[in-house]
Amino acid sequence: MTDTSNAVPKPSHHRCETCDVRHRAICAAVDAEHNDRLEALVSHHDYAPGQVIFEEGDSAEYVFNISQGEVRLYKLLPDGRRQVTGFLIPGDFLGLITDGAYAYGAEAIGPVELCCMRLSGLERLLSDMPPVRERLLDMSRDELAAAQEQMLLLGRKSAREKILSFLLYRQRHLDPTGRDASVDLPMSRTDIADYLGLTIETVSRTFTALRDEGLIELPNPHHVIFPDMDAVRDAAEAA
Amino acid sequence: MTDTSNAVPKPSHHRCETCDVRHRAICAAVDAEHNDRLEALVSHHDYAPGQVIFEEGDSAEYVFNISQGEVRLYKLLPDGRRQVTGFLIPGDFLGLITDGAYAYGAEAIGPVELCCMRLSGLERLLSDMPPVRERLLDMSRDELAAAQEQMLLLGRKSAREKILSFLLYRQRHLDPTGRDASVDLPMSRTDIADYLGLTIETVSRTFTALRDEGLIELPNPHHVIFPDMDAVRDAAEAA
DNA sequence: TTTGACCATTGATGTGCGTCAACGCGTAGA
DNA sequence: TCTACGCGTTGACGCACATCAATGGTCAAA
Repeated sequence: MTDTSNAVPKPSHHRCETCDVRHRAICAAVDAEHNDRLEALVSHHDYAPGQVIFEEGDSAEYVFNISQGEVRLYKLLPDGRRQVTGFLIPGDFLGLITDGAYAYGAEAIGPVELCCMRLSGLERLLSDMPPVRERLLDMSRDELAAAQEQMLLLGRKSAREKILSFLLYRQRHLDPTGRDASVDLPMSRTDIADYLGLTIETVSRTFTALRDEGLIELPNPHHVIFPDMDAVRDAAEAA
Repeated sequence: MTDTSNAVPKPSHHRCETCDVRHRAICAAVDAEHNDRLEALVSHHDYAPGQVIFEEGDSAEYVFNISQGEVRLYKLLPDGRRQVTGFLIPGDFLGLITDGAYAYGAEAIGPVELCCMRLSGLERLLSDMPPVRERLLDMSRDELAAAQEQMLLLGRKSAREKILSFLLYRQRHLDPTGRDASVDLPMSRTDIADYLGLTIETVSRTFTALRDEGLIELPNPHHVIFPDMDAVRDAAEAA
């Protein structure tokens, strides 16, 4: 939210077939024999914590896949009020475009590495490899379902329910196996507040209350441990 | 929200090439020579006001396009709280599916006519006519942008701003030419409240306040007239 | 014509969360 | 080492909106 200088991607010698996030990204739809085509189109670029990737309304030349780190998406009102519309993790697609411009702003939360692709390159990919469009459609279907879940949260849940839902969603999302009963929160309290439609004070107070009740442990503000996952799940939907 | 009996589509002799909503629906991507293929796949069905089209979690067999009338989409919490995630108008696509089940519930607001298509039929359409998938991707891109706009509304706007934004959005959406400075509201106050994350009382009071200020006229609860569109636009973003 | 259900409106009152303010901690730079 | 800034936390207080309750209008069924 601070650093304003964004930058142009530079070429790289990335090997797509060994890419960590390939299976989650649109690249999963590119078969082995087209790998070189894919590699010719992409380049990688690093972003510093807080760095702006693009702003809402910027004319869109690139789309991105996240290789490393987390990104926040947000929309702003003229007076500065902000709504964070999502936190993206490695493998997520970045760059929703309406009328040639980005539909939201995007910033690096911590250090971020992006896999960048010119829009023209993506279009070639889509016309040459139809499964990629299918993949993109599947991914936007998931995104849409998540967006509606978030509307339910924003419109109808209490502060306590919002925080609990957020923590549980992250837990499931970051560790689908459900093995690890803890969650990292690399983003600031302000980011969480703007994501859940709350203030930082309410977020902080709610974390404290949940800790005092023994529902969560807070070794530090950016790490949450669940002593009893089931209790948390009950609390999330009960009240 | 009341009538629970939903029904199975029955065949019809609809002519797709003269369909009113064709240009807005996925059908726009089907060229003239494939029209008969399309017609063989679809059937039409009528729904009464309040009738359930499908519920969240129902196993999905059909997808729909709206031919006539308006539809509300919603998600429910276990205790009955409801979030309306969207109002759909003729031409809109209906039937977001995750894991084989509908991701939201859908109900007719007034009398509704749907153009129904078996999921298997849609899949054939997608594989035989690639532009249809492209069309679907474009439509879900727009839907995603709208969803994010709605998150901004739900998370960060006041009751007054919510109502004004809602009215302006409907005005633009229903009459893109902007000629008609009025809006029909076929849905109930409860629907509006559940869409904007408010209560019916707050919705009603806000309408009354806007009327008393002269920003809107309310000949009846389901019709709004804007004496001065610009004043409304100013009020919507100012406060 | 009456009855009753449903819906929108309005008023009185309550409260969850926002606002304002102070403080403590950790880190970076002088 | 000292200072200053960013960030999270905590407390006191206020308000926008929710809740509870009552009224009137409309429409369909009796």
